[in-house]
Amino acid sequence: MSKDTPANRGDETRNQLLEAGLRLFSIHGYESVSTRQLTTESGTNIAAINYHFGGKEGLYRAVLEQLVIDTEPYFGPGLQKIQDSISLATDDRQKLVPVITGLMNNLFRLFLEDDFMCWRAPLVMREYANPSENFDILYKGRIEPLHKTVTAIAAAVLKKPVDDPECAVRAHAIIGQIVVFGIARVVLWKRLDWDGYTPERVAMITDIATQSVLNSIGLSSSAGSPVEGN
Amino acid sequence: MSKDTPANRGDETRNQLLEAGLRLFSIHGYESVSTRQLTTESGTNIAAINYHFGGKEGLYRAVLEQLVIDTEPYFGPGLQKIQDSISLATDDRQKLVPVITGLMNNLFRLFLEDDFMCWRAPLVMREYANPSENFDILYKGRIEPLHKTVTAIAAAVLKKPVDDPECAVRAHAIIGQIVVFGIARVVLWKRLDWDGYTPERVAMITDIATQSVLNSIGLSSSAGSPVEGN
DNA sequence: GTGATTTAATCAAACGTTTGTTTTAAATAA
DNA sequence: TTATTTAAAACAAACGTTTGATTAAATCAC
Repeated sequence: MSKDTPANRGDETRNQLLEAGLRLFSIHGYESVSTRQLTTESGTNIAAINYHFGGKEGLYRAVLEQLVIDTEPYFGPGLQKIQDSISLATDDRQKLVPVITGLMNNLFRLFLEDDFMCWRAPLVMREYANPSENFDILYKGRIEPLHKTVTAIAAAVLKKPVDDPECAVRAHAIIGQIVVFGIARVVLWKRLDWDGYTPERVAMITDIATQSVLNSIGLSSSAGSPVEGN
Repeated sequence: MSKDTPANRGDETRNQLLEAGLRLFSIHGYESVSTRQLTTESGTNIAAINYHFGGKEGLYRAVLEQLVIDTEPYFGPGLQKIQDSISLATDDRQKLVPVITGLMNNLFRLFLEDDFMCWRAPLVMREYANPSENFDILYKGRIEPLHKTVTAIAAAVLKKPVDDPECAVRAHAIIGQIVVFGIARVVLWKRLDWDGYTPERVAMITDIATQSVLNSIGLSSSAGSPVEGN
């Protein structure tokens, strides 16, 4: 029953197509991937795409849906804990610092480093920047919940109602400070003459970006004053 | 000679192709635009693409090169003025506040509102997020100069050497707070139930994002304290 | 249990269309 | 004329999709 290998042949080719689709769509984008490439690299037959998913777009949609399902453990519980922490920190805004620091650490590790996300993160970034017709799958599944949680953080820190548009805009600016290191990674690599991310570089980025984010909403990192003394 | 209309037939079809290419590539992306679509919407002939640009990719390259040329007046002088201002503000970091505020106002108006940039901005964003083989044209022409200027601002405010990697990372986080409103505009629109940007909404975003950026590097907006009093 | 039947899945081949490019010849300007 | 520029047709290659035969597995009657 609960084996790693699929129950029958059908599920196996289905999963092989989903896996190849995730990787290829992530690297090259939907339009640039051909059905023949998908079947070649997944070791399946050309007709399997239509049989299992009703066509190329059906496969793409299934890839997005599977992504939302598979990433649930990485987001759902964490975001819930943050919402809970906010309720307990109404008196002192500084109590939210570790919450934000923790979120930043998780997101950066997940999006820039984690092997599990190495194809999934770029695909989310791709849809983030150039939404396809199936964008809503990712938006409703992953993006909106994260955005709403960050909005709640901003609202708590700024002491404004969560439905104040400023809070969503603030949240957007915060998220911008995070996703830019994923979306525009090539720009940063060129600027710093890097050939990619390493754990050390991601750690450095995480530290700096966390300071930047905390300061941007008027918080200081738990240690000392904002940015630096002087 | 210096008429608005091109000197001869050749330049006219050339410009028509560049114009249609800019618009179509911007909206749909390189792969999704066909040569027939380009010639139909530009009112030219199929053979003109090969004759004038050597092919579809040559046209795309020419579009990027033309973009860099046409946007020069909007960036070159402004960035130079900022570099000059930095040299004059070594004593007091707060002197850089109006410099940053001015830059933010220009960038937001340009990228979210200006008709001149309505096709150019999305194309830059597209290359920004998913670099093509011709990315270097935009990078060297527009992105790197802007990134270096923002790095210089960060270095001046943080009182660190410009070649300290932290300054480039800080600059990247600052730019992230700006471009996220262009790249991920759809996300913000969905969150706030907007159907697009209006001058009022852009003004609001500009205000909030400018506060966010200033705070992120430890500056306060010229008026009062960071974020709010309390 | 065994053989017959149905269902599900895979396969190679080919479908018609569209892709980017090239060729050919007519039209235009100098 | 002579060199450009345009228009239309034609090119091979690649596209997503469909077909019909075939294989493997599950279901059934007995």
